[in-house]
Amino acid sequence: MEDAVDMRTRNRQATREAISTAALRLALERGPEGLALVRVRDIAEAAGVSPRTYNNYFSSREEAICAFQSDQARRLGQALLERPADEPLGQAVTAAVTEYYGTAEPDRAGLRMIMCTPALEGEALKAFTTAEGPLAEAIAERTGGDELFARVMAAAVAGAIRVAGRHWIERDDSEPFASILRRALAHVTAAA
Amino acid sequence: MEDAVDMRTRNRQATREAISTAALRLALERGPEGLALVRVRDIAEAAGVSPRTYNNYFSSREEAICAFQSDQARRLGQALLERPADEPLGQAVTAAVTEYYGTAEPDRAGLRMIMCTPALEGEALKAFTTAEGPLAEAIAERTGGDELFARVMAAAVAGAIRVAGRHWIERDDSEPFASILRRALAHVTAAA
DNA sequence: CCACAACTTGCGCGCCACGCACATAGTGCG
DNA sequence: CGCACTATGTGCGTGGCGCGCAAGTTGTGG
Repeated sequence: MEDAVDMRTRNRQATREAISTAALRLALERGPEGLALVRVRDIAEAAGVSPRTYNNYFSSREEAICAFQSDQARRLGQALLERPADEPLGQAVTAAVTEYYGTAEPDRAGLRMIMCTPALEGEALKAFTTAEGPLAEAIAERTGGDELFARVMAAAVAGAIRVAGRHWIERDDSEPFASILRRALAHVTAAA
Repeated sequence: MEDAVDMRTRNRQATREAISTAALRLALERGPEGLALVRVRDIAEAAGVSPRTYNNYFSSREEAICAFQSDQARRLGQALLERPADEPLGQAVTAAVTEYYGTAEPDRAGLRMIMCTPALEGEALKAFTTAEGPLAEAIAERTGGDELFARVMAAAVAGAIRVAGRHWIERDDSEPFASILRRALAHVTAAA
């Protein structure tokens, strides 16, 4: 049989990831202070592409740096959508979330970078908000037609994940991220 | 007694507002499509200052355009903080919010501009998030020391306001914004 | 009245996003 | 297999932007 995906798209995803990981790595090296020193040509060079190509994938350094977070949020939304439809909302949300963060802790340095660097704040919020669309869809499937309620809940869940992340990187105690996340989610799913 | 505020800061606030108002007005004229055509020099000229001065107040066009929304969020947070401490949380939130949006409807065109223009998405989210800090503080005052809960609730409330705004600008039925907002808030304050 | 501080402005530099045109490589069809 | 076709990488040029720097200007306080 032919490849699951053709070579074009495989290469495309590969370069995209190469660029974003290079961008994040460089940002971490320079630190939040010296983020302005992460030049586009550095990212491109580190990813092995031309600066012009970098710009075909991302239209700003911030976007490239936060791409991983954004993709993760997108996958989280998908995961919730693929849960059995008869599962109660709170359970489904917790399960879908734990599926990601339960097994492996997120990258602490990376998360701290994108959440504590003012220049990245906008992109970081965009990334976390990415999950709201699918989330709202999945919630609407379970609770019926109240669109407003679904969106409010989706925003609350996404906000809870974001706040949990912030707490996790601020406190240095060893409470695992999944634990904080569960507590945060419990506060919002109580309304469901 | 001396002036409540000295001339320096009065002028400063005046120019800041002149710039942001001019920026929003121009953005509305050009429309979401032609936002790229709103050049810095246009904003500066419309505000009666030099381009360099514009840049002393805002470090991007997006920031200038969304400044009003951002300021409003800041004031909302303050309003909640100044509510009587013995008022129940849900009531206080609703009251503080109604104090703003109950009397006068927000500017529909302006809100639609900053919420439906992709290039402004990041700044818009930053603006709405601005209220979370004061909100969390006010909530923590009422519910005791659970920092995580306070922040989660604050994010949920801010998210509810944002979602309500989105609903309001999407539907053209004549349900007033305050009404939608109350319904949205009811869904999250139920958890309090 | 005067020294000081805050603010504005012009200038210049480096960087960046992006349109355009061309080269190259993967793909599908006869 | 060979040949059009299309998607993608890249170089170049352009317009614009953010900001540091160094005057010039205008409140402010002693």
